[in-house]
Amino acid sequence: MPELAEVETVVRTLEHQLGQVTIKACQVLYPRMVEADFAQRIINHTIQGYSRHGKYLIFDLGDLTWITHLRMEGKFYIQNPEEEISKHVHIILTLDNGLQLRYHDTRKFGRMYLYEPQSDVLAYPCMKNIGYDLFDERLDVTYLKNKLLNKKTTLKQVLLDQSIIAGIGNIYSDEIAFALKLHPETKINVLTDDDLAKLIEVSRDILSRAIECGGTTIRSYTSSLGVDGRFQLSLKVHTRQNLPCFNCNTIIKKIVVGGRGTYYCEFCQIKK
DNA sequence: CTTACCTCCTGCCCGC
DNA sequence: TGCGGGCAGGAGGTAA
Repeated sequence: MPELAEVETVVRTLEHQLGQVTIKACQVLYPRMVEADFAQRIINHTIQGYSRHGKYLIFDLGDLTWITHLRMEGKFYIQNPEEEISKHVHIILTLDNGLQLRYHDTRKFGRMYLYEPQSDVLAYPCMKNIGYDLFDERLDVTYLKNKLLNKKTTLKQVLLDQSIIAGIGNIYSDEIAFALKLHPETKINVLTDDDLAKLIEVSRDILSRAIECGGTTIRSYTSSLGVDGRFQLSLKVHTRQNLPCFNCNTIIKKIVVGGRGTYYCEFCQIKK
């Protein structure tokens, strides 16, 4: 479940370990992951830049932009061509430095896209329903209020809605609700401007700290490339069902909100 | 326009 | 020991 912090870690690690490399060959082992002409289009392109928007990885290939969404379990590995190929590797890029960049995805939910470069990332078709990145400076209370107009859903569902804020997933949405001392099922339309300002501030603070830790490693998810995050050690509620709240010792509850497993402290987090 | 539910896909865990 | 069912969830699609 790579969210903003895990994707940022992947971007930084790939940039550090690969830098400017040219793709000399491309094997697609699971065709549903890409368009039919993906392999022939991407070869002989050089990765000139690495960036991110929300949970999307963006590779600048000069006259082409390669965008990848890791969804639940996607990861990249840098390996020697002689190394055994896992059955969960679906795309293999052979690089001019003699190594291979391999895309591994147990559940095959990830997707890759190739586009003509655009100056505005939101102009790419895969970003059609994507809002500002959490760290985009244009994301402010005015923007949020506009996006939340007529919305009657809950805080948790808003935090997870990529068309409003891009980058927050199930782990961090629970942590943000806890830091706000708000019940995840709090109706979004009862929040004041001050609450929304706080929501932005707290979200950025938590995700910044998660990035510093190299993301969160829970369940089967490691950020790839042998890099494990450490933010799971800082989680206050997520995955802590039946354990005492760090603030008040109340037992952390797990409920379902918008179809997602949701952890919260019923004493610390009020339904406003 | 909204929200609710299904689908994709595999591994893991539980109960029998 | 083995097997079936349920669960995990990001996001796109469809239905209401």
